[in-house]
Amino acid sequence: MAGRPERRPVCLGFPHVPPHAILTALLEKPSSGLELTRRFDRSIGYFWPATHQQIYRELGKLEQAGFIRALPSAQPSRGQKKEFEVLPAGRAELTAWASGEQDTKPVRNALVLRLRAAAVVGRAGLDAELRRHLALHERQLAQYEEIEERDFGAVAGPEDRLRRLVLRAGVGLETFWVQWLQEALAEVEDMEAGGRPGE
Amino acid sequence: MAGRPERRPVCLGFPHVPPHAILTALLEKPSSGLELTRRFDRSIGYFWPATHQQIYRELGKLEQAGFIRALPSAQPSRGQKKEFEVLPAGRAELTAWASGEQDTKPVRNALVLRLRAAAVVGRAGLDAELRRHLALHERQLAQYEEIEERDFGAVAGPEDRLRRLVLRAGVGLETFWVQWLQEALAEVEDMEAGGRPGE
DNA sequence: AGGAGCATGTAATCTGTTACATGATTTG
DNA sequence: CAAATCATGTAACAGATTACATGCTCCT
Repeated sequence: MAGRPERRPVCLGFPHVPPHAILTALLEKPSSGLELTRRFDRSIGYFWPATHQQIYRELGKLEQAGFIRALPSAQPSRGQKKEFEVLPAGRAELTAWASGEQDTKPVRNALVLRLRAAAVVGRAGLDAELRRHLALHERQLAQYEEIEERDFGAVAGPEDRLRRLVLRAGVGLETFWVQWLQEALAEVEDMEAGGRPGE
Repeated sequence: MAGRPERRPVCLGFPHVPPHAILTALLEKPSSGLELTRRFDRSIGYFWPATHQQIYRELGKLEQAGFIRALPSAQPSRGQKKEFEVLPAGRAELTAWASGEQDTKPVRNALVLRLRAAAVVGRAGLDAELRRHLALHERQLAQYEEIEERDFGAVAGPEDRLRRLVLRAGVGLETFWVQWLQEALAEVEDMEAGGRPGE
């Protein structure tokens, strides 16, 4: 009966994550959109990937909200590089966000789903797909370990220790997947060889 | 110059994942929308969560595509239970999907991001948040292990072996997070205690 | 001058989420 | 019968992805 209640605009507090990833990156170093994109492809992007389209969109919102501003040096023309820096309000926003709770986004993994599908419609090509993923994760793991060796040889201040923890998460995750894929491959190959009863 | 080329409708091949998760679940056992929702909350949903709204939407699309149909027994009235079963075309679609490659969705993890933010705006409340996540992952791990013990005591046919591999992935993932969080907590506590130079 | 590539940006679409709406069934 | 609950759905929106469009710079 009562008319639909007003729908509050959620944009004020920035409850979602991407803008905070960008604020963090900009506090580490003022950058343009493409520079951010490239830095996301390395470090931060391993745990929160973003394309340049997303980044430009968020930069626009952050600028409009007064959290960042374009460095005066850069012209605002189309193909011109435009660098941003964080304003005090932006730092405050990031601090507020970091003082709250971060919910874990549910995992979505199509390969695992395919295993379940294979239990119903058959395992054709399953071993090849497992091997493909194994190679991918081994490559990613090698890349993480190379970064760790290069950037974190000797432990330094708290900032670096925290950043190293992030990298350790990447190493641990990839290590897990490599192990699990090897286990899965062995199991599937054993099935193909007619290992146990049941088929 | 040249007018925009026709945009192909992507709906024919169902290139995305959710419908295939539903087809798998329906092949295991014909179900209604809410039953599917509950089964997703257990098993499959651990690696591809879906709310009942998503499931109803996908059920509608799958029915329209001729991949599933409502069991004739059920009335098509509003609050009435409506059970679906997979048609041959649906099984073929799932088989085709399972014979292809499954891309890994990029991980999105806000907690790790927060660690990086903490390196820039300070670590206030970080240990509490780490502890909170540790408790969550410990609980999830315990739940997985309980399921494993209950449902997979003795190994049976290939179907169960595959499903067990899925569960092993869950166990391994949670185990990793528990370990990493413990490592991170120790590191952060050491920093608070003024462990090393740099602050 | 012309072309390659850099840099910023727009448009359309799809997936997932949140909030709400409505019909049926059970239970006090 | 009224309230609680089960079950199916609708609407609106936010986040992410893909494809495309446009301006600038540098190099030959």
